[in-house]
Amino acid sequence: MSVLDELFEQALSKKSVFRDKKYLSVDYIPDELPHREEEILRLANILVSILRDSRPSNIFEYGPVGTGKTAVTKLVLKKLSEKAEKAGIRFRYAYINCRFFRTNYRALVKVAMELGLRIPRTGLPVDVILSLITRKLEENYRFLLVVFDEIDWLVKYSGDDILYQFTRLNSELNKSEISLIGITNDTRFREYLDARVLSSLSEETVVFQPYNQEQLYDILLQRARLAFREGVIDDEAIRYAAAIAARDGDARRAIDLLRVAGEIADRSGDFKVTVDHVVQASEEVERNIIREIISILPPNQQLLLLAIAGLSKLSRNKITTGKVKHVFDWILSQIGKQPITLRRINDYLAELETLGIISSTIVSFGRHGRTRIIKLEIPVEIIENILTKDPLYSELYSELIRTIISP
DNA sequence: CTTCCACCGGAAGTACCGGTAA
DNA sequence: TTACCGGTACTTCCGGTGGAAG
Repeated sequence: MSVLDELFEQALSKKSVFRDKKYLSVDYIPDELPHREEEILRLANILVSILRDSRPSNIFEYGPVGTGKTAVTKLVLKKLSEKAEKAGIRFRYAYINCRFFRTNYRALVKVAMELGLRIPRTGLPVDVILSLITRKLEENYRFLLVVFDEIDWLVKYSGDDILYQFTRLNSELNKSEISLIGITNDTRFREYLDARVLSSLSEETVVFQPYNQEQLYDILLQRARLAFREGVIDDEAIRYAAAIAARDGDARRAIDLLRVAGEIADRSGDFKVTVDHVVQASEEVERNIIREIISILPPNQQLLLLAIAGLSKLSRNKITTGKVKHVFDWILSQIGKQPITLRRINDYLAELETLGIISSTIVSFGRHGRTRIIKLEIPVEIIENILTKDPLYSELYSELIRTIISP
């Protein structure tokens, strides 16, 4: 039997600690969301006007990561559209995660697709799509609700044009009406918005607070009962996972932790999930997040990160933009590429900073100019570990360590 | 007090790509 | 086929700017 066969056979025959892992996945939304009853009611109270044939207010939802904004919204909308359908109200909603649809055009196409229109991913002018949407609306629907999740990504990339268009659209529609929901965890989001858009978007505001430890425990208990087989998970382990995630009140992290702990238990052939597994899981989850972020970076940004890693390894002086540019250009020349302008490198650095990989402060050295001092927020070893998996990067990196002397 | 360094970061422009419609 | 559309990735241009040196 081959190694592969053996692995698969083992998976089939071996008892897993899981009954059904899907209850611990990000996509699963339970019918009951513990400790979000208030928010659910708030939202439902606003949206219920659809059932009374009147347009609900636009809603702005704000709260940190993993506080249930998306789950609450999806849950309420699901129930609402069930009721609306039974009552014969022609209501439709479009859910857009702006992290993945971050240009005006793509967001618009997503709305069109949710309305059942078949639209090419590119090639058409914006106003054509807008008029297709309005026609479809007028013909088929009384209410449209557009949910812009992680709306800050859309606005930062493409401005608030599309939001403005949507808020204005109502005056052009006769038989249909549109409402918007904007969801964000960015505290400073309001600053990016045009005043008109901001005021119309936040007709109603719902704020989500982080979960505390007991609340997280309740959430995990609910999920664990569904996802794990009877008696395989220690209460202790659940409490521990809740405690870790309570540091930032993030329920998504808590649920991830439990799932990974279960996977680790399975892998090591244990029949129970213990605190120990959760401890291991918390390290693994952390590593995976970093690995995921770095590995999907565009090649140029990976190379830039390599340059920063090299610099932080061998110079005890502060890392400045100028030095980074110097080393980065060297790397590019090694692989036969043209140097890249400082302006663009600044953009790279800004992106790495928003991802939390680096941090920086602008410092003035008087006569010696003003520059950014860059600091890695992740241990160099981890970055080396991830990037030097690629033989090309590995070779470049050791060459870099050997040859570059701080300028 | 003025200078001037070494950048910062907004705005606009260029080049190329994959796509549509006629 | 051609004219046009929007996305992506980058460049060019350029008006700032904190604070030690002069």
